[in-house]
Amino acid sequence: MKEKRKISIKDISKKLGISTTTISFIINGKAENRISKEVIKKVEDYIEKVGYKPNSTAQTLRTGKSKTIVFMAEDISDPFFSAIAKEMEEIAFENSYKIIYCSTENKKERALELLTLFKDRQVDAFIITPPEDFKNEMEELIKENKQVVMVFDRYYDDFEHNYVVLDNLDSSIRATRYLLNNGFQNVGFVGLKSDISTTQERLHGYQQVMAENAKKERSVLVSFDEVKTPTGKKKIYEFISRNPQIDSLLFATNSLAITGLKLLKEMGLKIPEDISVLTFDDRDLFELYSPPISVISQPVSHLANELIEGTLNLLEEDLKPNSRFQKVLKGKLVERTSSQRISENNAI
Amino acid sequence: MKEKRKISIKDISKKLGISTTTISFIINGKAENRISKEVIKKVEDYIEKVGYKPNSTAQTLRTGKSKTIVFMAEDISDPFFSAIAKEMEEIAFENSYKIIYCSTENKKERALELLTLFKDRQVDAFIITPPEDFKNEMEELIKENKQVVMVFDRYYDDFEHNYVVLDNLDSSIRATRYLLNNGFQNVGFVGLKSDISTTQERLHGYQQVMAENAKKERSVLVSFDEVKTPTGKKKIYEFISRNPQIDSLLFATNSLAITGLKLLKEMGLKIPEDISVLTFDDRDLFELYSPPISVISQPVSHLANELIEGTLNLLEEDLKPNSRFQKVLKGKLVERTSSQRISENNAI
DNA sequence: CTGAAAGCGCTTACAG
DNA sequence: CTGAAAGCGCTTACAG
Repeated sequence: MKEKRKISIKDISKKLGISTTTISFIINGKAENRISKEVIKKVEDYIEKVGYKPNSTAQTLRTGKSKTIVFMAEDISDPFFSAIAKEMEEIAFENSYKIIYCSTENKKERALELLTLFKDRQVDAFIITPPEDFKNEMEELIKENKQVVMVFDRYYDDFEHNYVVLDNLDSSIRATRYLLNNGFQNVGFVGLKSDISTTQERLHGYQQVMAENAKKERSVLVSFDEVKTPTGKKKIYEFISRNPQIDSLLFATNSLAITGLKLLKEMGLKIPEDISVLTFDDRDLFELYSPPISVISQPVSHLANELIEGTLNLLEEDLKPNSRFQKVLKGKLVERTSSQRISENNAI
Repeated sequence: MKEKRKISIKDISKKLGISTTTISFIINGKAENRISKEVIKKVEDYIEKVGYKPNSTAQTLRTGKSKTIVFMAEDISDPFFSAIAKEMEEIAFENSYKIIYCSTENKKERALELLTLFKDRQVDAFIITPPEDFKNEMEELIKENKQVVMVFDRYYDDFEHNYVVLDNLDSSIRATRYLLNNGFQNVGFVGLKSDISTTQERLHGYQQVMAENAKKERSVLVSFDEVKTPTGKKKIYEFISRNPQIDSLLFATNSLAITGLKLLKEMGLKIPEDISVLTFDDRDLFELYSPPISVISQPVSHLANELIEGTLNLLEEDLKPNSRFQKVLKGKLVERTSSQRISENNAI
């Protein structure tokens, strides 16, 4: 078991008196109908015995394929993205791919830096959650067609590309209808100030349903960097104060909801008696909250599987750069107490 | 900007009529006192102009250094580990190192698989959270001395190695004393059934303080795989039922606390009136919970910085394999409502 | 101060 | 069915 120096294909060649060409063919499964069974057996047995593993760096240098995928998430410490990352990791390893993670923080400059860093480092594929205002860069990257590029969590209308996303429009429509059906008359929307498709669709779904039902639309948009800050909280506070009619709040992201929940608590508003709450993206916090918070949950496993398997497939196909992989998955409405209608005379 | 094929050092050599040797020296900052200023300037200008970046795979093959660090976490989707990962990532990138993450799930077999996978792939350093019963493997890995090995979140007494950990004994002692000082007479401990130092110290700190104060020690140990299951919850339930005197619970991990919190809610026990609660490891959930849960929080940023900077330093030193990097950081007790003594006649 | 050449460990077109 | 040889893009001991 203890190896002085790593054994190489040349060592095997010398030891067995078989050319490196032949050995390489056998290792790479290209021996069929080319190499005699005896030789194959001999080589395989020896490899097995000494536990030889090809040097992947040399393979990369020679073939240009690194078996590496970069997952550029919005924020790898966000529970949603880290759950996705973990599921992908396992399948990638099974297929002998490595994944390198990084976070854009939803910042264009950071995403650009990261892209530059990895473009020069023989990476086979990118799975990217592009930040705000990054369309041109994405389009260029995809046009270059040097690596497989998979876009996650958002997508673009203007050009062809691979993507895996939630059906955010549909989810938002269902969420809003559900609140209306529960008897809430004045649903307010707390969203992100962003041109990303995800955010846009969540807003539009809400607007569409409100319009259909001849209800007044009321929304506040907070910028990404403000969500977890006092400024963000203040914006939501002012929104609620300005619109005292609001009896229900639809949050577009779980971070917004957390800020919102803190605020409602501070304001002494009771959920769902004074104001009902529904948010996108489940977290264990929401189930344990008092009262438990209703959510639209994303199918994390399914998303992760589509992402990594789609990427792996595109990597295999290799020569058909035009094949497109586009998946739109449905969200799941999880009803909990926070969005329930409490009858007026239900007090203790 | 648009490159047909990647430019190589040989291309530059031809173009400029300067040998690849000289160019390589210049690129690697080994030109000082060797190469004339004019040549250096000429090469640097040209590199700047064409945006040449050395092929890192070739460098790795030649030098044996890959500028890659593997972070083998217990579970990369756990908020604690993903927060650590994110902070390390940034510093690593700044130093042109890549990080590959993976999760052991606290399973020996999985850790072994992962180790085998990466040992054969020219990785410069491992940052590892070793699972249960993995001491021999860790000792062997460290003895081999092929890569820098940094142990995180736990450590071993029996052999020398680099590590970064929380002072779990001290934290547990302070936590238990704090509960006792708050007037809770019968503190129970909910821990993990594990031989990992972290778990052991948390238990021992509790036991030590209880003994010092001539209090009866009462604890239940749940195995890692059971924590999030009904079996785990049942174990805690039986523990509480068997020990009705318990007026305070110290949880050894945040997962245990979450299971415990669900249980206490189901049992209709009021926190802190019926039973007070304190747990290791903060999560945003705990602050928002009703009532807010007191915690011993780990200094995540500090831990991450020590980890990555320690690793990077060891990587630089390179030739002094015996230098040891050992950091033990203090936890912070964050008092919130869940551990407060409520005076008997405080009811509304 | 500078360069020719070997070699890291593979893969693959080519020849037989 | 099998092998000699070139080459991926670097770095570095050696020579001058």
